[in-house]
Amino acid sequence: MQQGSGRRSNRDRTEATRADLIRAARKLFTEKSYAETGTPEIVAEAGVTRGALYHHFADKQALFAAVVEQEAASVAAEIDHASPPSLSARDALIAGSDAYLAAMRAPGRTRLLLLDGPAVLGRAAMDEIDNRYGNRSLREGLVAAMRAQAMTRLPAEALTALLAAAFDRAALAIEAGASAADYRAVLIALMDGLSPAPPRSTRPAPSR
Amino acid sequence: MQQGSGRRSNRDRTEATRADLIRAARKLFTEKSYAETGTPEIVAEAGVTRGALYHHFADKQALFAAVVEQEAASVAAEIDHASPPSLSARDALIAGSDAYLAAMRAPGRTRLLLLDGPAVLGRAAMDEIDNRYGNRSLREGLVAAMRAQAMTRLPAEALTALLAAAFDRAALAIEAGASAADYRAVLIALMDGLSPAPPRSTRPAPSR
DNA sequence: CATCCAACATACAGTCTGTATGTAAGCTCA
DNA sequence: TGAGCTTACATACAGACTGTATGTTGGATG
Repeated sequence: MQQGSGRRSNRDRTEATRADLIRAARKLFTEKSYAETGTPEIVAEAGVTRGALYHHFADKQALFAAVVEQEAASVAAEIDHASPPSLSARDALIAGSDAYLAAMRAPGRTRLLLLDGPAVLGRAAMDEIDNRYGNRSLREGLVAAMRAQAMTRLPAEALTALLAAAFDRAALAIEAGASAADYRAVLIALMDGLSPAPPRSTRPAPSR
Repeated sequence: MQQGSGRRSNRDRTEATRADLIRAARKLFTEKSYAETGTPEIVAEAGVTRGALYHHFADKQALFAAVVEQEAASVAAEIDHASPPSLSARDALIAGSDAYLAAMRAPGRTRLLLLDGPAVLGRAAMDEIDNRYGNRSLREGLVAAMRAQAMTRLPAEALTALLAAAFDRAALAIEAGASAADYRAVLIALMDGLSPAPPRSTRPAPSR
C-alpha cells in the first residue's frame, strides 16, 4: 500500500504526531525551561498546530509529563546498559552510581528531571516515575546488600529515597561545575558507611 | 513626629509596602504554587496595585526571591533557636536535623523552598541562599566533627551538599505522609556511617 | 457507500506579565 | 518657605500565552 507522505493509518498518524510533539517538547524543555517554553514554539518545532497538541494531550503539563516519562526511561536504559550484572553488591552500587551520573550529563537533563519535573508535576508524581524506572534497580541493589549482611538493616523505602536524593544533588552539582571526583567520593563514603564492617571486598587505594 | 495613618516618610512607606507585598506573596506562594499565583492576586492580598509591585521589584521572580530569602532566614532562625550550643558533635548534628525537619513542617514551606525555589531561581541561586543561611551551621557541624576525628575526612563542600539534599528529601517525604521515624533513622545512620569508629551506643561526650 | 468518528486546523475568550504613562506626595536647597 | 526634582505609587496598554469551542478532512466501519 502507500506509505510515507501518502495516506497513513489513523494509528500511525497518532503515533507519529505524538512522537513528534514529545521530541519537539523534549528539545525545547532541555534547551530552555518548562516555563520559558510556550506551546506555540513547541508545535512550530514539531510541524503541527496547537490543535494537534491539545487533541493528544490534556494540557501543556500532560505533554511535559510524557517527556519526563520518556526521559526517565532513557536514563534507566542507559544505566541498565552500562552495568554488567555480575558484580559484588558494593561494586554494583558503585557502577550504578557512575552510570547514573554519566547519564545525567546529557544537556538539560538535570533541569528537566530534577528541577522542573518535581516543581511542575509534584514530588509525589516524580517519586512514582522514579520508582517505576531508575530507583527500582537502586532499591533492589540496596536490599540485596542488606540481605547479604553487607549493610545494616534500615527502612528500604527511606534509604532508597535519601540516597537517590543525594545522587540527584550530585548530578546537579557536577553539572554546575563542581568536582565530580569529590562528589563521587562522598557518595561512595555514604554507601560504605552503611556497612557494619568496613568494606572488606576491595580497599585498594584512595580514589584521589 | 508623624503618626500611623497620617503622613509617613518615604522610607517608611517603602518598607511597609515591601513588607506587605512579601507577606501577601508568601501567603499565596505557600498556599498554592508560584505558577498558580498571579500578580493581580498578590497585590489584591497586599492591598496595593501592580504598579507598586513593579516599582519595588524588577519582576515576579524578584518578589519570589525575596520571599524565599525571608523564608530561608526563618528556617535558619528556628534551627538556631532550638539547638543548645553545648552538645557533642554527633548530638549537635542530630539536634540540628530534628530542628530542620520540624521547621520544614510549616505548611507550604517544602514546596516553596525545595520545589519552586530551585525550579524558579535555579539550583545555583538556591545554593547561594542555603550557604548563607541553613547550610552554614550544617557544614560547620560536619567540619567540626571531622576535625574532632569523629568523622572520616571528606570534601566538606560535597558532603554538606549531599547531606543537605538528603535532609531536603526527607522533609518532602515526611510532608507527603511518610514515616518521620524511618527517615530520621536513615539520616542518623548516614551520618553515623561517616564516623570511622561505629558509635555503638551514645558515646560519652568529652567536649562540652 | 453512507455514516461515523478520529485527527487534526482555525478562531476565540480570558488571563497574565511587563512597560509606559500619569499623578500626588515627599524631599532638597536656595 | 516654596520652586524644582524625585520617589512612590496608580492607571492604561501591548503582547503573549493557555485552554476551549468550532469547523473540516480523511480513515474506519457496517
